[in-house]
Amino acid sequence: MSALADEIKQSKPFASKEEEVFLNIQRTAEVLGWTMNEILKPFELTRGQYNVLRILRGAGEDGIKCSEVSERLITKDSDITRLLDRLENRGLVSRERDEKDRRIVISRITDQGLEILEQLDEPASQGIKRILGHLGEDLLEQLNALLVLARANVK
Amino acid sequence: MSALADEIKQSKPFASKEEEVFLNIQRTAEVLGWTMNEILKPFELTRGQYNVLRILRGAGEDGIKCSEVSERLITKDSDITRLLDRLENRGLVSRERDEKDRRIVISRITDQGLEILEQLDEPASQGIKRILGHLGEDLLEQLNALLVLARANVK
DNA sequence: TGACAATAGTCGTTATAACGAGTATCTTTA
DNA sequence: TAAAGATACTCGTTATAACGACTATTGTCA
Repeated sequence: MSALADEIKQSKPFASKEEEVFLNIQRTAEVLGWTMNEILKPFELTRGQYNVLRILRGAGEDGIKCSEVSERLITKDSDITRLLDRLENRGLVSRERDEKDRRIVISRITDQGLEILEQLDEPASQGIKRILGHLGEDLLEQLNALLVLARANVK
Repeated sequence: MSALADEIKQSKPFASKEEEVFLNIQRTAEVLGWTMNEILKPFELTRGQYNVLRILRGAGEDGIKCSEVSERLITKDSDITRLLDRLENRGLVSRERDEKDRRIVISRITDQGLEILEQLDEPASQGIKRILGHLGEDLLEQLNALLVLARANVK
């Protein structure tokens, strides 16, 4: 029995190797995500919120449009609106309407938001290295290449 | 710039190769998941519901405990309870208390549930082959091995 | 310019994910 | 056998994901 089949207690073999890979990717993403959840928990941030804060930090003083955030995260605008709502309520993000195009809302990370991210930089980096570091440079590179290839037929 | 960095419009290089792989896995799982969502949409099933139905089909006449379902899917019991509620309301699952141990609730897939799964077997199988088939036997095998290795340090 | 489309964001809804509290039913043990 | 603990599930809550409807603003073009 394959390692994955054993892990999910599936005695029946997979219908195809493709299906095994598919389930394997889902499972791996889920399991690795837990580690990040653990790291974020003390800061009361979800993974989505953390990702948005990092995007806002990258955008700097200029801030960024709501729609651009959702574009980078591949999520709906509507979800980003509400995610930003919560970050704004916690004082980690500020928002204001663009003067030139009043449809646009510009979001910026606040000093308080930057502070949290700075506190997270090391633990996050270390945590990820702790769970994936054992693969080593070569296998990480192989895995990256295969994953990019794996979704080449989708997006 | 790497393919992933380009995809998420991240000009800043990744802090580490581990981090790139981590984000890459999350992204790939998400993108591949969309395909399955599309296949399930006409049947008004979520991926979680589909997975549970397949587990119930695998369990056969004997049915299966709620806690065993959550064990296989690695989710909380509480979430499975509510997921089963909805499947039961739609007539795809039946539930009854175990006579011997009245704490236990046994769930079984109904004929109607089996019917839906049968209608889905081909499209699901074909859909996954369509998005991952281009990798070929060898790369699929490599990817499987690397993914199992990738989460070896976590669970 | 005035109708119409496109863009940017908000709000509503259902189902999940993750956390935790609570209830009923066995099991163990003093 | 009564009390304590373990087990199996249910219910409550907040934040997401995915869908869609809606408002406000800007752009296009006949």
